Amino acid sequence: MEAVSGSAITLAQVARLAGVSRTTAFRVFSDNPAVSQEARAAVERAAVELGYVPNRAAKSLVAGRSESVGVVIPEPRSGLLLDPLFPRLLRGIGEELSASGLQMVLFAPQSTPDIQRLEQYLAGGHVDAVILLTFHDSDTLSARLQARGIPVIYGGRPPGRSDVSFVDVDNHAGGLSATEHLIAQGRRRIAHIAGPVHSRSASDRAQGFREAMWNSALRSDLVAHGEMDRDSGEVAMSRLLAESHEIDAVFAASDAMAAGAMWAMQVLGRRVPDDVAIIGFDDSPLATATRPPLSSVRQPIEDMGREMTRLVVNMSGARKQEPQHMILGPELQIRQSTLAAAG
Amino acid sequence: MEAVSGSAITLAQVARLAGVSRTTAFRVFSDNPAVSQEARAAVERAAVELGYVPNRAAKSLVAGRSESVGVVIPEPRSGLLLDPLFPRLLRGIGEELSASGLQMVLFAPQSTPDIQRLEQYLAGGHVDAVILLTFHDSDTLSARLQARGIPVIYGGRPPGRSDVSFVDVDNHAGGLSATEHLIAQGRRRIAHIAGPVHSRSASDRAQGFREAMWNSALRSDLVAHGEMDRDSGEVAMSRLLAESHEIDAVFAASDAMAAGAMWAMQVLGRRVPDDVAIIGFDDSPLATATRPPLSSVRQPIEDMGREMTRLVVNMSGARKQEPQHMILGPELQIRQSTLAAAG
DNA sequence: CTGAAAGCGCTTACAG
DNA sequence: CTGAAAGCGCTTACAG
Repeated sequence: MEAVSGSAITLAQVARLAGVSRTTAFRVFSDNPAVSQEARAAVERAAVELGYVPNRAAKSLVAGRSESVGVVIPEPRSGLLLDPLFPRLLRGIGEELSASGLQMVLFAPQSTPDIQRLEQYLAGGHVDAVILLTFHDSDTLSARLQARGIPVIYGGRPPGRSDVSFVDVDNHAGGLSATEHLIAQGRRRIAHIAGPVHSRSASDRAQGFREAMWNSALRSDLVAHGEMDRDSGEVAMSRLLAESHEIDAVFAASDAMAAGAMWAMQVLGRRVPDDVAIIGFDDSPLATATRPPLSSVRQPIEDMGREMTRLVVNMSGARKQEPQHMILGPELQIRQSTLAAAG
Repeated sequence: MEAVSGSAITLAQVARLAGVSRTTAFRVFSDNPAVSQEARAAVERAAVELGYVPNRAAKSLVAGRSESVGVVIPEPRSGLLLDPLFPRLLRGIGEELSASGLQMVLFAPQSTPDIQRLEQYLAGGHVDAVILLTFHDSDTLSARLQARGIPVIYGGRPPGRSDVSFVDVDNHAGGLSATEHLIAQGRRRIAHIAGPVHSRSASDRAQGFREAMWNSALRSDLVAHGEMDRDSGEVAMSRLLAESHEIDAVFAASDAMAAGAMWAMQVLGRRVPDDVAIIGFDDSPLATATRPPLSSVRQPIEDMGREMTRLVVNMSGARKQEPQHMILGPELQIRQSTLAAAG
C-alpha cells in the first residue's frame, strides 16, 4: 500500500491506473453489478494501491445530503456533560444512527460566536438532520435550520415552544407512580423533596406526587425544594424532619437529593427503610451506591435517544414537517430503600 | 424573511435576484472590496430575502479543506465521558478552535462498524485535522488518516507508539512533587496508593513517588494498588494501615482513591491531617468536597486541550509531518489535608 | 457492459 | 468594478 502523504487520491486517478473510465470505476464503488470481472478487479487493485478514499464533500454536493446527523450537546462548562444520564442518551442515539448507516456528528458550542458558526455549518448542508440536547440560545438555531428544511428534534420539552418536535420523559407519571409505590407500601406521611420551581420537569414530578396523595386522600403539604444535587437534598431533608417527626417516606426528585436526604436521616438517627422509606428519580449509578440501595424512577434514556433519532431521520425523508411529539413512560426500579414495612 | 422550506438557496439564485453575476455576488460574501455600493446592497438584500446560507460541501470541495477539526472521544459506554476532567479538556480544545475560527466536530464511535464509517468520513475530506482522545482500536484510524495527509494528534501518550504526535501531562513530575511536598511537611513514613500496574500514567506517578523517597533516603515499600475509584482506595488504605501503623502520609494516584482512603482512615480513627496527611491527583471537584479539603496534583487539562489543538492545526498547515510531542507540567494545589504538622 | 458529457454549488484565475 | 468560463471530485442520465 503506497500512500502519498498530503495528496488526496481521486476517482479519476484510480480509473486511469485501472485503464477504465471514471464512470466504470464509480460503478465498482457503488456496487453496481453491471461491471465486468476484469474491470472490477483492475479498479479494486488500483484503489488499494493508491489508497483511494472517496471525497465525501463531493458526494454530499451531488447527493444533496450528507448521510450524517448533527447532535448539539450542552457546552462543557455546564455540568450537563457530567450527568450520568448523558452517556446513556448518546449511546441510544448512536445505536440508532449506526443501525441506519448514518454518521453521528457532535457539536458543543461554548459561546455566541460558536453558535453562529455552528448555525452556518449545520445550515450549510453538512448534516441531514439535527438533534438538539440543549436549549441554550438555540431558538434561533432551531428556527433557521427548519427554515432551511433541515429537520430538528429536541431532547426534552423546550420551554415555551409547542411548534417544535421533541421526545420527553413523562415526569408526571414518574412522580405519580413513585408516590403510589410508597403508599402501597403502607406509608402515609410522605414528604417530597422537589427540584427548582422554575424547572418544568421538576414541577411535573411534584404534580405527580400531589395527585397520588390526593387520590389516596393523604395530605401533600410536606414539600421542600432543592437544587437537584446531593447537598441541597441533605438540607431539605433536615428541614422536613424538623417540620414533622412523623414522616415515614420521602420521594426525592433526583437520586442525588435522595442520597443527601439519606445522609441527613442517618445523622438524625432515622433508619432507612425501617423508619423512613425513600425513593429517588433517574436511576443513576448513585442509586446502587447508597446503603441501602435506593429505589428510583428509571428514565428510559436510551429509548429516548433512539426515538429521537428515529423521528428526526424519518422527518428528513418526509416532505411535510408536522411537529412530532413523543412522551416516554418511566419505570420503577424497586430496591431496599422502600421495601421494609412501615413502623 | 421568506424561508422556503426544504429548498437550499444557491449563490446563483441570490445573484439572479440581485441582478448581478455569481462572481459579483460571491465577492460580496467573501468581503472582497472590489464591489460597488449598489451591487453590494442588492446582493445583501437578496440574500436576506431568500435566506441564503452558503453550501459548505461545495466550499470544502473547491477549497480542498473544511475549516473544521475532528475530535474523536471515547465511546459513551466507557466511563471516560463522565470523568470530570473531560469537560475541561473539551473546553480547552473548543476555546482554541474558536479562536482560530475553526469548527469543532466531535465523534463518539461505539462499535467496529462505527469506527470504519468514521474512518471513511474523516479520511473523506470532512475535517482538516483530527484530535484523538481515545486509543480504542484507533491505530488503524490514525495510520489511515496520516496516509491521507490529515494530521492527527493524541491526548495522552498512545501505548507503544512513538511515531505519532501527542500532548501529555508529566505524571512522573506530578508524583515526584506530590511526594516531595509531603516530605517537606515533615512526613517520613509515606505510603502510596497506586493505580493499575498496566497503566502507563499510573506507573509514572508511582515512579515519581519512589524517586522522591529515594532522594530523601526514605523507604518506599508501602505501596498498594487500586483501580483509581473511590472503593478501591478505601480497600487499599485499610490494607496499608493493617500493614503499618506508623504511616503519617499518603500519596494517592487519584482524588477518588484519596477520598476512599480518607473514609477508611476515619473508620479506623486516624485523623487527617493530624495523624496522616494525604494528597490526591487530578484536582477534580472531589478534592474540594472532602473534609478536610484535599491537596491534589492539578493536571493542566485546559492547557492540554489548547496545546493539542494548536499543534495539530499548525501541522495541517505544514508540509512535512514530524511527530510532535509536548509534555505539560502539573501544579500542586495545596489544601488542608496536608497542612498540619506531623504528630 | 462501457464511457462521454453535464451538473451539484462554490471559487478562482482571466479578461475586460 | 464586473462577468464568462473553467474546475473542485463525484454522480447521474443518456447513448451506445
